[in-house]
Amino acid sequence: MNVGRPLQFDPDKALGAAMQMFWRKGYESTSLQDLITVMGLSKSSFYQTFNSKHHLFEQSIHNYQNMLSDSLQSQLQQADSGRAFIESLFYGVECELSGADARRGCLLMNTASEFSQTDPEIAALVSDSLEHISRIFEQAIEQAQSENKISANKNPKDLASYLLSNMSGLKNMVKAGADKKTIRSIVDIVLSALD
Amino acid sequence: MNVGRPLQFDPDKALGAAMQMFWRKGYESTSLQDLITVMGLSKSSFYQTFNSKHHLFEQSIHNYQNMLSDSLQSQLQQADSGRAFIESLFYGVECELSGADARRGCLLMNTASEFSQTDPEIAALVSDSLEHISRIFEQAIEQAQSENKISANKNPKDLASYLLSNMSGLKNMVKAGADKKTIRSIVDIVLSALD
DNA sequence: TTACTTATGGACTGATCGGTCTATATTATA
DNA sequence: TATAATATAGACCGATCAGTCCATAAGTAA
Repeated sequence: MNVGRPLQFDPDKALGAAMQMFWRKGYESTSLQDLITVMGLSKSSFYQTFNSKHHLFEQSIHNYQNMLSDSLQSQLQQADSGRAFIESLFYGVECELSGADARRGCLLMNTASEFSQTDPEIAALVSDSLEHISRIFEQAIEQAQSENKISANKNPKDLASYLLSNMSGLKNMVKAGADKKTIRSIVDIVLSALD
Repeated sequence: MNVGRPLQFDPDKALGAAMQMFWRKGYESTSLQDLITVMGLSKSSFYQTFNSKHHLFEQSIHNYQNMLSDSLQSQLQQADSGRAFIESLFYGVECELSGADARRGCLLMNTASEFSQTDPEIAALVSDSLEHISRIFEQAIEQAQSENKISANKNPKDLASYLLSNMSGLKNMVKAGADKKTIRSIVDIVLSALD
C-alpha cells in the first residue's frame, strides 16, 4: 500500500507539459518558473520528482522520441504505401507555417542545434534518438521498394539519412520564415530523389 | 581632429570576436561576461560602443551575412563552373565534423532555430539575410545552366531554396553527430537533384 | 598648464537564475 | 488516536544575469 500524502499532480502529464515547453522555447530560455507554472506543481515537488532541470530535459527528450516514434509508426501503418507515408509526411510540413504550434521545429533537431557545442551527454542522447527515427524512415523506404514505389537500387539507409536531413532542413526553413510556395517546391525536389 | 581619449580596442575586431562567440554558443548561452572577455574591453566601453547585447547580436548577424556573402561570391568566381562551386560547397560540409570550429553550424540557421518562436525582429533579420544567400545560390545555378552543367528546365529559384534547405539540414546532421560516411552519402543524393 | 572631451575600470543595481531547506499538510497503518 | 511516511508551500541561498553610474585616465586644443 502507498503510505504518505499522495501526489497532487500527474507526473506523466507534468512531463508532457514540460516537454511541450522545451519544444517551444528550448532549454536555456525555459526557466524553472516557466516549468513549474506549466507543470502545475510547486518547486519542492518539482525537485522531489524530477531531480533537476537537466534531468527533466533528458526525460523530455525520451518522451518526445517515444511520442514521435509511435506517431510515425502508426502513420506508416495507416498509409496506402511506404511511399505515400513519406510523401504525406513531407507535404505535411507546410502545416507548421501557421497555427498555435507553428515554427516549433523538431525537439530533437532543435536540441542538436542548441547543445552540439556544449553538452556531449545531451548530444549523445539526441544522436541515439535520431538514429531510431531514421530507422523508421528506412523501414518505410524498404516497404516502398517491395511495393515497387521506390526503385530497388537505392540504398535504404542512405535514403533515410537524406530524408532525415531534409526534414531538419525544411523545419528550419519554416522557422526562418519561408512561405508555403517555397516549402512546397522544396518538397517536390526532395521527393524527386525517390524516383 | 579626434578629441578625447582614443579607443583602446578595435571595434571591428571586437565585433568579429563577438560574432564568433554567438556563432559558437548562440545568443542566450553567451553572457555579457563572455562577450567582454573575448572582445577585450570593459563593460562601460561595451555599452558605450555597442548599446546592448541585443543590438550587438543584430550587428553580428549583419557581420556574418557580409562575411558569408563575400566568401561565397569569391568561391563562385574562383570555381571552374557554377556546378563545381555548388559541389565543393556541399562536399566541404564534412570538414565541419572535426577541428576547433566543428559543429558550429551556420549562424543564420542557428539563429532561426533559436529565435523563430520568441523574437520577430531577429527572425525578420535572419529571413532577409537568408534571402540574400539564396540569391547567390540562384546565381550559381543560372551560371551552371548557361554552362550546360545543370539542365535548363529546372527553376533556379526553387533549386536555390532546395540547396539552402539542404545546407541547413546537413549542418544540423553534423551537429546531431552524423559521421563522414553519412554526410557524404546525403550530399551525393542532394547533388543528384541537379542532374 | 588649463580646459575640454571621450574612454575606461569597476562598484553597484534590481531581477532572475537553478537549487535547498524547513515547517506544515495529507495520507496509510497500527 | 498516535505514528510513520510522503508531499507541498514558500522562505531562503549564493551566483549570475543585463545594464547603470561615477570617478578617473588619457587624449586634444587653447
